[in-house]
Amino acid sequence: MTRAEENYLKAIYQLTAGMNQRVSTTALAERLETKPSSATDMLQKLHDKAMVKYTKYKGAQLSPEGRHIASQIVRKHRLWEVFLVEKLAFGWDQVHDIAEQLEHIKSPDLVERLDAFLDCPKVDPHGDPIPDKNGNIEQINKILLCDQTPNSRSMLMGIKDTDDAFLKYLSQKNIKLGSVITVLDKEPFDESMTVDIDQNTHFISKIISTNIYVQPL
Amino acid sequence: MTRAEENYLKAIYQLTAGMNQRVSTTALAERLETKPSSATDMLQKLHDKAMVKYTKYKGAQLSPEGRHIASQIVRKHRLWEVFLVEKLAFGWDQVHDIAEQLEHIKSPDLVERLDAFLDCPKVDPHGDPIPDKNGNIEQINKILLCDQTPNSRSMLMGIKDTDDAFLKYLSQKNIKLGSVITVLDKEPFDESMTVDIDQNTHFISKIISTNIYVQPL
DNA sequence: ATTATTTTTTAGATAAGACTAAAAATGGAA
DNA sequence: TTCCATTTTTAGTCTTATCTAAAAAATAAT
Ligand SMILES: [Mn+2]
Ligand SMILES: [Mn+2]
Ligand SMILES: [Mn+2]
Ligand SMILES: [Mn+2]
Repeated sequence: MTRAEENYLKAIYQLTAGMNQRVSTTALAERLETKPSSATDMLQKLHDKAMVKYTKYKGAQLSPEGRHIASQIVRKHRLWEVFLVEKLAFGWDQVHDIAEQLEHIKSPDLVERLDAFLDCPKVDPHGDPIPDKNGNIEQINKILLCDQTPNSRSMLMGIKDTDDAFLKYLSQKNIKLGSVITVLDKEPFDESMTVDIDQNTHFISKIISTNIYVQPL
Repeated sequence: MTRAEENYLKAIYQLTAGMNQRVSTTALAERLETKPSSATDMLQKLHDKAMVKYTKYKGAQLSPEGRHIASQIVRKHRLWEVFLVEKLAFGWDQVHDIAEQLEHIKSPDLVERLDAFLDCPKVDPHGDPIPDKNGNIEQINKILLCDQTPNSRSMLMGIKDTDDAFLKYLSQKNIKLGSVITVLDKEPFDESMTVDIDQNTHFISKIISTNIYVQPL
């Protein structure tokens, strides 16, 4: 698998959230910031390699083999993110681009040793689950903060839009994985919220609360 | 810098042992297991990028910029080797190929954090010095074991030929960096040695003793 | 059912990096 | 100096991964 091939497999995997749906050429090209014609080329190649099932004009879906490879790229990406944050003290807004490179390092042994070194983490620094070596994911039950009602208490379990600026915004306000959130008030008009997060009061717009996953306590 | 460009710069750097000598196209091609014609192409490109001074038919030498970049690739390679051995418990015969990939990860911040995480090591698992961020190397005074005389005591400081099989041979006999070696006897005929290494007696051929660096005690 | 619009594929071009085969330069021997 | 063997470069081809522009298919709108 070349680096480009791996990136395509991962993109299909992420676009379908690990499910076995089909992905259109355009969607794939957009995600990879490339052109649809390039995606078509690659899908044909991946089809020949039996990594995807590709039907002209109908998009592509991962084969079992392709899905497994994709899951292992995601596994590596997230394990490396844990390493960078836990061991090298990077902020959660600084690790994505580096993990984007590290995920392509080839050595099955390395992945398993890294996993052990990190005490087999189940989620990455953004709360995203880490697939195991068979590609299985332990799904945790999480909902969006915007769907919480006043007086509810919940714990921050993940970030939906892991844009660097958003992550930086959160950590600057000391909001992090595990933070305990109590919804104090919800404005019906614009669905903005007043919330208590770890004993601090914050005013949160709808766009913020739509990008935070929580687990009700 | 592409991966290929970095590999060429590193190869020139290593072939001249960090000195500023010229390297021939053939020597370079051999080191990189490629063809001289490919090396010529790359040298012309690196010359255009001012990374080497290349004169047709006369070989190439690193520019200050090229030498600095090369030193940082070597720095990364050796830091990652330390990480793999010290933190992930790899054997010293298992890390080269993985470091060969990791050395191309681009993130200045990462290198410095990794260095700190490892307590700023000065040598890699094979005893080779790690350049600092300016490319400076702390030279340690080491000689070959084959040049030691009977009754001398010395400490193992490095391996010359870091071939995997040789490394495995050594660790299997529990010979490692820091081992204390006393030369008991030296056979004039084939220059083989009887040595005591960490309280164990070993018979060592000339080819072995020529590939072990020691520091007299 | 025809058009029109959007999506997708093909055709052809480009750049990096490697290769083979052939030409040119170099350095040593006669 | 002249010839020869070796080294090095050039010329042309190949693969991977991209792009643009044009053709074809699918979808949506009359
Ligand atoms: Mn990421
Ligand atoms: Mn992540
Ligand atoms: Mn190495
Ligand atoms: Mn080494």
